[in-house]
Amino acid sequence: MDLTFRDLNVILVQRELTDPISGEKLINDLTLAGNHVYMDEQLDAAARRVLFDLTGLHDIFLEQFYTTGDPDRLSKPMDQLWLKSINKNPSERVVSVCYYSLINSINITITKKDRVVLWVPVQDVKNQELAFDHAKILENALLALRNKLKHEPISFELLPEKFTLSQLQRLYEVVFNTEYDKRNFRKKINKMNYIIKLEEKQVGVSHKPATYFSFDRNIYEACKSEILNFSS
Amino acid sequence: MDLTFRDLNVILVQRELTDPISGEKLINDLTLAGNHVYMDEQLDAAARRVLFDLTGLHDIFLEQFYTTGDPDRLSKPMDQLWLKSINKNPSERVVSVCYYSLINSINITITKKDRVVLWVPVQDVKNQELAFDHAKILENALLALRNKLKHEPISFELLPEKFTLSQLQRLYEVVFNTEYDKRNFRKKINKMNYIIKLEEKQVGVSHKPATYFSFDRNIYEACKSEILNFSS
DNA sequence: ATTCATAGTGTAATTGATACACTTTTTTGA
DNA sequence: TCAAAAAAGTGTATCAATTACACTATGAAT
Repeated sequence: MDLTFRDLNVILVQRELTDPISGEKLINDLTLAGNHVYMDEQLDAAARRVLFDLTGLHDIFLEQFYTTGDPDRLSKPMDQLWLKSINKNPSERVVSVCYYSLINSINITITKKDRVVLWVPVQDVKNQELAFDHAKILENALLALRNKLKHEPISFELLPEKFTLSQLQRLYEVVFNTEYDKRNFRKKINKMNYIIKLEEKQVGVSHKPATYFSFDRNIYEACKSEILNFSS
Repeated sequence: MDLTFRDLNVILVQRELTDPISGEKLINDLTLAGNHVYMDEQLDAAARRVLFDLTGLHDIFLEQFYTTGDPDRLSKPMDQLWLKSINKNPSERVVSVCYYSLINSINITITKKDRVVLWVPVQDVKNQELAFDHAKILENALLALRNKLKHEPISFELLPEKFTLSQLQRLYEVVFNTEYDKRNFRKKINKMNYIIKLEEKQVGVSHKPATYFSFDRNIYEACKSEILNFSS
């Protein structure tokens, strides 16, 4: 199997409310994944727990990027209706500490007992479909992700252990919503000595097989601390 | 008066506790400025309020950079002692949404009725002098500030309306803790068409007077949105 | 054997980054 | 009034990085 990177998706959870009498759909939209932080739980740990409940994955790249706590962020009529329907106090103040994570959808079954969970390509997400202030949170997440990716090679979280340069390029093109020249892109990658060319090549593809590369975390950490020690 | 930029300082609040019986100083250290968020108050608004109470200033540049909520961030013995002394429940969970602000210390009198407030050069802050997890917060603030300053000219918040290129250079040197070549620095500044050369020069200085420059926010906003529209 | 699909490669031109030293202007005080 | 002090202001040559651009190589499928 040779799954290439295709799209940047976000995990969204369906929020549905049906009028028990008329059977009319009162609410049918989407939210980002989230949950309350337990007493005595670190904020990062809560984010990891949410992610684990959804994907079954541990030890995932996770980055806090934004905290939202506007007193009327839950005040849209639909959000109020929803909060009442799940027996929350609709006037309670909610502060959300937001994290993004990068996960490779290969091999993952997203699971949530009582709710429908979807992968949605970020460019297909309609703002008005998102509950609460989640559209704004998603926008901030993308900005933070792009900014991070400019300076650190976190993109490897989204790729398999062995990847081709075309896959890597495609990833950057999707995240930054642009196109790069193949030769110039490869020149840049060539300068990164933590990207290791392997002996192995693709097999079973109906065209010239690409060479696999891998990311060497040790080399990266080493040259990262060099930068910190000298040039900053 | 011609105050040039000299140092990057942080406002710290003294935390002092004296044993009422023995007169012994039990606590004598420093904290970052902060306060609880009121019910019904936006997070940004709370940060602005803290800043206003300290400095009397409105409409100040402010940027959220980090939220800390580790359950045992207040658990050092001295912090526990302090919390009891001010009648807080020492085992209560406290989440801090952290902001940094850039203010020009000129014309500012920092005021706080019952506490001593100090400007301290950031490089002089000893980590062990800071209460709670404030040393880590300060460290994160500096990282976030440098990162922001690489991409956006927020440095103007720290300069007077009219500033000289030497002042601007000094500011960058202090924030990034490095030195730049004068000619190369000026070449870079020259390319920024939102930095306007004025007719005015310094007066009363005992050397060749420097030309004043100013920052044109409109031109900056215009070219910023051009970048967003085309090249990203 | 041909077609299709994607991998993989080099060079020239332009732009940006760096290293580097002297002259200019004003005040101050001998 | 002249010399010294202090900081402003300026140009060029080298090297590194970025961009634009088009063809050949390989393997599978037919």
